[in-house]
Amino acid sequence: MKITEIAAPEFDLAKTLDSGQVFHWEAFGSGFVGTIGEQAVYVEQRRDSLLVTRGKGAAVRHYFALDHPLDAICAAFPGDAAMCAARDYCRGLRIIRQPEWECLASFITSSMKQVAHIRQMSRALRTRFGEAQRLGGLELFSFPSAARLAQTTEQDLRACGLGYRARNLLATARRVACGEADLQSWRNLPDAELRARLCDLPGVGAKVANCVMLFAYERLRAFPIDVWIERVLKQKYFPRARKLTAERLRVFCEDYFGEHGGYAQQYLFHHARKTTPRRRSSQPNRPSAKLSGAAARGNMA
DNA sequence: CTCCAGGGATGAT
DNA sequence: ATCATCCATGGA
Repeated sequence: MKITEIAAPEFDLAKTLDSGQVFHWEAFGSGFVGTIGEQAVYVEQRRDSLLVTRGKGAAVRHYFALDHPLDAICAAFPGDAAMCAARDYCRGLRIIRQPEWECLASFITSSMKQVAHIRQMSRALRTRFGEAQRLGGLELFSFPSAARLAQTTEQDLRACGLGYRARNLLATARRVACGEADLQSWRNLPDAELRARLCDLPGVGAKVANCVMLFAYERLRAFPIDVWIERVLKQKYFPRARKLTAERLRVFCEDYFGEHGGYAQQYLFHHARKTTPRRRSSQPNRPSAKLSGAAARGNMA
């Protein structure tokens, strides 16, 4: 495969792809393979540059937002301890520019799912309903269009592991496919109006809407609050707070993190997710539950 | 086996 | 306006 090299200062490809904002890139050789829209691409990190499939340099540069002034953005973060630790840990992580529909659909499937499983659902949707794109000897699949998914059935989508999310994804795909929801034209709307339109779609609430605003519409103020971020906020910014409503948290984040809140949020999220130790079997309620493994497995008479 | 995951919609206070 | 419950599925 023919390769070209593009400048990419202040960029960490692996961190960006592992930060839970996009779900289909896979490690390949010394780099990663994935699709940007309908284009299959190979990307490999060098020191301050990227090796990229020839002809895809411009698409890669735009997709990974290599034009974002990352130094200035990070310098504008609040100076508290949690934020500084996240900023140090996440150096080079960028908020990328995803296609609207692909991002919206992916986050509709994300509800109450771990990143690993969101990736699995994305792969199933792509291989079953996406279009094959050649990359050297590889065959990658682009994310299926709304029109394509609108032709499927709820059972088709459940077969991709979507569970109860299948209904919402199908309903939203239909709205987008028929033009009732024109994702592209929404680019011109102010934040509040865009958020309202997104939240009107089945399976889209405040959190998913903010993810789509941040990862697809480049609204860098958008501050998605998921279970991880909520824990971080409560521990680091509101230790000992009795009743902390979601609305109060939302207002705090909007004001405290400000213009590039989305970047701050993504850094706090990635830092927490990657440094919080997985619940080892510490000590809690595990008294004598395993006294009879056979009975617990239903092996009694 | 149990716990929990980048939540949202719905119905009860 | 807040609060509780249910929703499917699979990784850890």
